Amino acid sequence: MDSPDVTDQRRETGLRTRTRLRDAALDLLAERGEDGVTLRELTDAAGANVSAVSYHFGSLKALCDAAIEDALEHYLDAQHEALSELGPESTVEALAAAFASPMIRALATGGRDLAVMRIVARAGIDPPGGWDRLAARFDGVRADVLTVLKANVPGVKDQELLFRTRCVAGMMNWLVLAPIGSELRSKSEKQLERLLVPVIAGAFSGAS
Amino acid sequence: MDSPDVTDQRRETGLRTRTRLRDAALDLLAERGEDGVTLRELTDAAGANVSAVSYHFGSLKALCDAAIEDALEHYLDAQHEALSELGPESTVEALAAAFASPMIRALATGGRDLAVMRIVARAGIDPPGGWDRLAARFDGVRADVLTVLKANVPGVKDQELLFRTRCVAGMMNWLVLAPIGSELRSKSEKQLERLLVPVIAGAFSGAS
DNA sequence: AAAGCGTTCAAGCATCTGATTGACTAACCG
DNA sequence: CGGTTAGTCAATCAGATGCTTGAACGCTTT
Repeated sequence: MDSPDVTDQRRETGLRTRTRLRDAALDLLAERGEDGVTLRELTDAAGANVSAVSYHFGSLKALCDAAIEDALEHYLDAQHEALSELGPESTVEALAAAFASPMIRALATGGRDLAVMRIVARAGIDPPGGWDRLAARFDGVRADVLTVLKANVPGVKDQELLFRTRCVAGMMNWLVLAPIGSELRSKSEKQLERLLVPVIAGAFSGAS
Repeated sequence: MDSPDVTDQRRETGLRTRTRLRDAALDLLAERGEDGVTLRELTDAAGANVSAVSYHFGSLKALCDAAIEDALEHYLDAQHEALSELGPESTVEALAAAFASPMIRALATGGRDLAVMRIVARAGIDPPGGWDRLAARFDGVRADVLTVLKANVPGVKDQELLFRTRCVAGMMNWLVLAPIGSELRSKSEKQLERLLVPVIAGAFSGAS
């Protein structure tokens, strides 16, 4: 049996390239999407040999799937946490701010957080392999939103409120993916919130 | 000099394959995006030889560019026409209905109209070559929307209203591209309008 | 009939794709 | 020291990619 406590220098360097590969995959996936990631470009960006991908992940697709799944999980955690700090009797504006907070933070922070956000957005268009397991979690988030929405937007059927939630999520994804996202990156979190919350809350509530 | 009135059967069959290639490109571009279109798949779908693309369009990219430009122009015409029937003192709901009408019609009609719509949506994420010429027309459409919006949503800066317009456009593009679009296709124009207009109008107006 | 022309076609090209192989290094262990 | 193992690497593979070529086809014109 292995003794993982002992620092085996060989395994340590292996883990390092493994991480570099995963990070490079994250960046490339965010920029070009799953079909746009090539083995050479990935390994060049990671400073690794082509065969390192097969060695550490089995295949390029397996690496991409793992990176995408990590990104989705990471985003779901952030959004669930933001929503869970919300009481069931919050205002629609507070709901909008919470719902958008992971995206706003990603835009303001940039770097790998933004890459994660863009991967999430792309996954909304092209559902990756093994989507079923994560779809349930997305449904859960939408259910959390619905709870607050039902108390604040009366006279609208649940099904329609759920549709509005998906519309809002799609709008946020779009802002991250489209060229306008580059313009938004130069703004602070406060500015982004002031800009986005009225639109999102308005979409949730329906026409004034 | 040629006499174009005379039906030269050779040129006629040539035009047919040219059209078939363009239509096949439209369908494939809508489904897979520009990078997902391969020469063999395209020519197989069109029932043509690979070299037909080079002969008629110069290159695969040129064919895709032409098809995308056609789609964008077609969509801009439809949207501009819908907006021009709007008086400058219309309600936000009427503006929302007009703004979304090309998309709603495409969803209800399906077929090539929907393909055009999806190509437009993809172009919003990955601007195609020669985008500059068309960007001005999109700015024009947004200016039309702004005119109506300024009269109905007081106390909000033009810059912010323009941002909301881009948010709404992005949301619509998303709905067409994401898997939820398949669900929407089973609905009638009336149903789609009833579902979409409140969300769009709400996003335009801001939080209730 | 014969030459001209627009179009189509199978075959082939260079390049890039993801993946595999076997040799090689270096760290670990007895 | 010798044997084992984890990891890296250059070389190579088969397949797919976009594109070109030269020949052939069939209609049009003279």
